[in-house]
Amino acid sequence: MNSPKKAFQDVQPQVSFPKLEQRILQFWKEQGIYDKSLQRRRDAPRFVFYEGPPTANGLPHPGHCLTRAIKDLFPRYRTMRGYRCERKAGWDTHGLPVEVEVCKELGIHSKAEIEAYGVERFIHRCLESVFRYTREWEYLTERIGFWIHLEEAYVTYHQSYVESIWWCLKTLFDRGLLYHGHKIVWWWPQGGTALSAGEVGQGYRTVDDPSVYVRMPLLNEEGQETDTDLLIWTTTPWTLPSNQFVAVDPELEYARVWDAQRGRHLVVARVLVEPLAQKFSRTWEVRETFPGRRLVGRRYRPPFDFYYRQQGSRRGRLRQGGEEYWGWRVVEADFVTTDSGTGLVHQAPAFGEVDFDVLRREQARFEPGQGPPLLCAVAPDGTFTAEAPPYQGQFVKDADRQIMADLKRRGLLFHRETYQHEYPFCWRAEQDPLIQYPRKSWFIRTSQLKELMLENNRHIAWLPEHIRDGRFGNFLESNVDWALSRERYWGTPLPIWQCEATGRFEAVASYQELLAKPGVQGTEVWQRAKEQNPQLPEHLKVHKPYIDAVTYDSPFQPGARMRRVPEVIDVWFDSGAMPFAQWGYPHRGQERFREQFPADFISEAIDQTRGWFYSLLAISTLLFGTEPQPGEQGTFRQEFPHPYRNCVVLGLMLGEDGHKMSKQRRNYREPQEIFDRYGADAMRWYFFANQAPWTSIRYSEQAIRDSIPEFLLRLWNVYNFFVTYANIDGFDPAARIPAADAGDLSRQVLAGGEGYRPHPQRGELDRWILSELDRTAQLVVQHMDRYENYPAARLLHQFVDALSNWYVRRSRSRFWASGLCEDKLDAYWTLYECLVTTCKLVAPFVPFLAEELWQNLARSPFGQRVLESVHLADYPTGEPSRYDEELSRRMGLVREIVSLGRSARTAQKLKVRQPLPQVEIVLADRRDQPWLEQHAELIAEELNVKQVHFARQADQYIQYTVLPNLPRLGPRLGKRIPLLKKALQEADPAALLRRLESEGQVELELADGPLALTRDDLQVRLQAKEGWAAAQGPGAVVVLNTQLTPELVQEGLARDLVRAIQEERRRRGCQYTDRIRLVLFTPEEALQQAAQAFAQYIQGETLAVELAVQGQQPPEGEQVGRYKLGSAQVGVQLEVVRSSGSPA
RNA sequence: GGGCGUGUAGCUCAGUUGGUUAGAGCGCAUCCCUGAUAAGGAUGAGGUCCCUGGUUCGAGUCCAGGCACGCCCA
Repeated sequence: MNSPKKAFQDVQPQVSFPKLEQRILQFWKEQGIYDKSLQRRRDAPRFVFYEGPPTANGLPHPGHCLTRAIKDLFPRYRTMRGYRCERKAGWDTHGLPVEVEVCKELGIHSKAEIEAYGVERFIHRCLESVFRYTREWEYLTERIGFWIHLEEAYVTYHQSYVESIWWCLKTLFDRGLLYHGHKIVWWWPQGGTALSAGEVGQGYRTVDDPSVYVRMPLLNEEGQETDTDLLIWTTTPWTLPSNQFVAVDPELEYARVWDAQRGRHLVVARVLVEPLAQKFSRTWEVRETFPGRRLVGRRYRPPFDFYYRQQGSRRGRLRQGGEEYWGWRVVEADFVTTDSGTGLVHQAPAFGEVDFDVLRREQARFEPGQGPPLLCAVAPDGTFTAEAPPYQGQFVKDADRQIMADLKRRGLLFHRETYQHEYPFCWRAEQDPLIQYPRKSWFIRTSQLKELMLENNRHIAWLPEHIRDGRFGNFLESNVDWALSRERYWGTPLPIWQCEATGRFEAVASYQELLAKPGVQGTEVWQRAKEQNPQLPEHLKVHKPYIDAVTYDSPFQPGARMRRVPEVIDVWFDSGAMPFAQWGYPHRGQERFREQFPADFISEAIDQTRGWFYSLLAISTLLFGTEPQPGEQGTFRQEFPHPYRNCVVLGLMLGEDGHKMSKQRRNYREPQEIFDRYGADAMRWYFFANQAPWTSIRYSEQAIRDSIPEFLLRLWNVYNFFVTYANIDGFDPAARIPAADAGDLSRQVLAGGEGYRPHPQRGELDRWILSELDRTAQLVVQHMDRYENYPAARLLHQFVDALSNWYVRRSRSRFWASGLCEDKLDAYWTLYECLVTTCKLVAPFVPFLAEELWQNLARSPFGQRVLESVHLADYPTGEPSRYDEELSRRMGLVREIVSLGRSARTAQKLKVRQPLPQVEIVLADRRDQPWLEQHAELIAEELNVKQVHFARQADQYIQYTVLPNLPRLGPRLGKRIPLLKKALQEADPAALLRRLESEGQVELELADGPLALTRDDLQVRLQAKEGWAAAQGPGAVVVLNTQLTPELVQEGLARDLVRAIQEERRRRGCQYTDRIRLVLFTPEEALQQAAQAFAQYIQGETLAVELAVQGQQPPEGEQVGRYKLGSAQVGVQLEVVRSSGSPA
């Protein structure tokens, strides 16, 4: 054999994917491939992606690997599909996560301590902390192959970002959508600030709280205690001192029961009498039942008299005339349930939103100034005030014990137990419980836009779909105004200035606008700080404390000054504003914003339902959901949906053990370890190909490792196989292709290659795999266009499997033929086209492996004439016309027959090396027979039989059953189906089939009349009779003839010998092309004869130029390999006569 | 307590508009191949499709109720 030029670089069979990936990363970086991929789509339509900004002051964990992998997949795919998809990174830099981190470093906790440390110094520390783990984040991003412009990232504390938000808030303020209100908020006492629903939602924990039943004696008309008590239930004893009402359901039936043990009457809901009595181990006697309405208006004595002493008998004038007591009476409410508690609900309006509404409603009944005030014995720091002297200074939760003890001592504590429930804690300072608390706070009137948000939501394509009307839709339905302000330090300052004289507010849209105000003062505070420390970034001047110093003349009253309100805003507002704020819109970046709005695609984990998904939608709807007001800057009305059209909601990532990942539990591997051991492609493929992305995904090292043999290595082996033989044969796809620009090696380009024949001229196997290739490409594109990575990945997996386990397996012998004959060239071109196309198809999924393949398959032979990277290529879309469904079905049948044959062999313990005389094939549908006969050779080879016979008369080994083809007949016959089944059971199936075959149709007599049936109306099931080496499937029965002749036995032995010799070749390190001289040693006569009879076959298979057989035991020594064939010993001695590559 | 989701082989999961013998991978067992070779492949065992009821000629699939688990929220 001559030594032709190699078109491809030889492939190392023992591939290390992590090392390969490092090389590819280097290549991408050095050649700027990502930028080139954008450049190439410069004028293409846009595909807009938004990056949800991570917080870089915490370490990335495996969950982020999934989001980053998905965020890479679709932009990469869309780029290959011909879109321009810019990917701008972003960082979330504000808010509690940062402040809490810094407090931990400083060893402080409370706001007082921060103030003592100094707000300015504190802010500087925050700034330093923000990018603490940037390097880790950037490493992860790059290593997993997430292409994104990190160097152009938007940063939420930057001045332009902040000013965008100011513009947004000013717009909302001017529209009356941003207001200062008094409400019950979720309050973080230690942190001294309110939190948003999103933040609260992140901090729920299961805790044991006290659960107390307290009695409150009813009063009579004169205000004296009666012998009847209201029984209420609460898990927050600390709210009892601030009790103002008891609520009942007016329609619900209540009972007055006699408690003999106490000698008093109690009032509880009628349906709760038994369960409560049981809980308290009492016997209660129901004395009276009545609707709740009868209790309304009755007064009671509260458990504490801190307020009651002063106000217990206070009354006010009602709007509708008459007077009413301020409080401590029964009111009606629609939220009372009998699911828990007693059916009577303690109301402390200061510490509950619904309670507060009750107070509001009661206040509204009184004439102005006549109604009850809000009672609140708790200070903002969560401690009791002087209004509850015994507990003054105690933190509310800590005071629970003493409160319960006091109640017990006074005989008011009816029952006490522990109650396990979910309770919110601060999402960053996890030891701090939150409480509901009345507070003046800034709100966005989102509830006013609820319908619009719902409408907007209806246009979003959610994956999975149920998020739209389920979790997200429900959340929108229950929308409450957004508690925007935070009484904290490191955040976007609320751009509102207040007149010190009139208290009126004004919003400011930019720093420049602020500087342009009349009589501006205070900017020197920033100037001085900057002079002192020139390193300070300019961005800080729009932050606390510098911005607080800036004041100006009030437009509301001459001589008065405008001062900024002290609050910063909810950090979730920052990220929700990114569609415009990332460009600094509208102060700058107008064009960029218009191009990149709305997004086609975003993706985050499901916990963002109330987080980013909501903040994006809410802000966008507020700004761009309605016609702009006259005189507004930058707003316009955008058609729904915005700001995102498609949202892939990712499931929760679980640890190895199926539980939440946790550092303490050590139930997951660090991403770094996975990258080093298995590589990013393995991880990506595991994420994409093993489950729908919205199911919870188990982050399992084993499962990630498995994607290597299951997919990556399988593809690699096919590639390796191809390159090995292509190099041996000197196959060069570039040889005759004249085009200076071969582009991405489309089919049209390949068609110009040397020896390339059009597909229809090629053999069936080639046409089959090419048809599968087109089908796969088509379906993959269909799924990927709908963001369905999982079915797409499965299709790719199936194709690679078919390529490896059927096409290559069946084609191997074609590659072994000598010289480059037409059939061999067909095989090369077919496999080459499959590999090049697969490489493009898998590129968005496993970008590293795809690139490696491309570099060798395309770049090695074509050099500069093809695209530099697979990621610059166009994604193959397949052509429907090239999918040959019939061929696919038939090949399936061939594979079924082969599989059945093997099954029959296994059942008989007949190894494939032993040739058999004949196989008998019985088809369920004989129409396939003519076509299958052409494949007899293939079947014979796979099953190692001498003859393939298609049985016409197979009654001797087959039993037929004829069944209705239900999908066809069901709709037509409906209720007649059972009758047909009965008729078929009674008919003679063989005769029926014969009639069908001769006449094309058959008439059956059913119980209610005749029925004409064609062949397609019926399905034939075959069953092998006992006593045959047979296996049955839906399409065929395969029967083996197991009679062995001496010749067949000899041939089997010869194949055993070949196997031993090949093993020896391998042991001795022979090249595939090495010729050998061969000596076999065996005293076994049968083997000697077999070797002689099949000498030519053996020599051909093993490239032996000489074969000698010695009838003696093999001699000792390293030069002779010893093998056991059945019971016989064989020695194999070989000597290489000449090496490949060296001249003959 | 409410909302949403999930429940299919030992494990991880598929399962189209209802259709006859419910699939895949891993693991396990038995075996094959040895010119892809530190690979590859075949065959097999393994199922009350969570339970109950309903609709239907026919239900893993549709409906109702229940149970278990998860997430989100009260």
